[in-house]
Amino acid sequence: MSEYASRVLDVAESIPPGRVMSYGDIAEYLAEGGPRQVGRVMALWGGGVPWWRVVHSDGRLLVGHEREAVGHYRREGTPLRGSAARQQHRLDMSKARWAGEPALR
DNA sequence: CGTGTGACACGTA
DNA sequence: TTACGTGCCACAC
Repeated sequence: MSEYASRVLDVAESIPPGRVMSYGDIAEYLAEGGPRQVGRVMALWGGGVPWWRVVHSDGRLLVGHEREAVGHYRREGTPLRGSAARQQHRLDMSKARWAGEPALR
């Protein structure tokens, strides 16, 4: 568990319900590392944080965890996008994107 | 050392 | 919309 990993997880925990951040957003927020490094941290230690609030920059969800994630989004009121008929597992990033906790910035 | 891989991002087609 | 190509960078071999 590296220092960097701890910071990534701290940011993930700071994301409020109903909002999300992309891997790249977190990297930019920390001004350290990159999207892939954030993805690696989440893959290894993301189990202890609200991992469903960390998504791809275009609103796609974690492959293999769509069902579980959507369940959380419905409960938190996270803005979803796409037709219900098609069962689109996609977030509306323009509304759901969170810039990060200003106080920690 | 080189090479391949990945919970990524972005531009282009 | 999806599909590549490219840049990226830590890590495993």
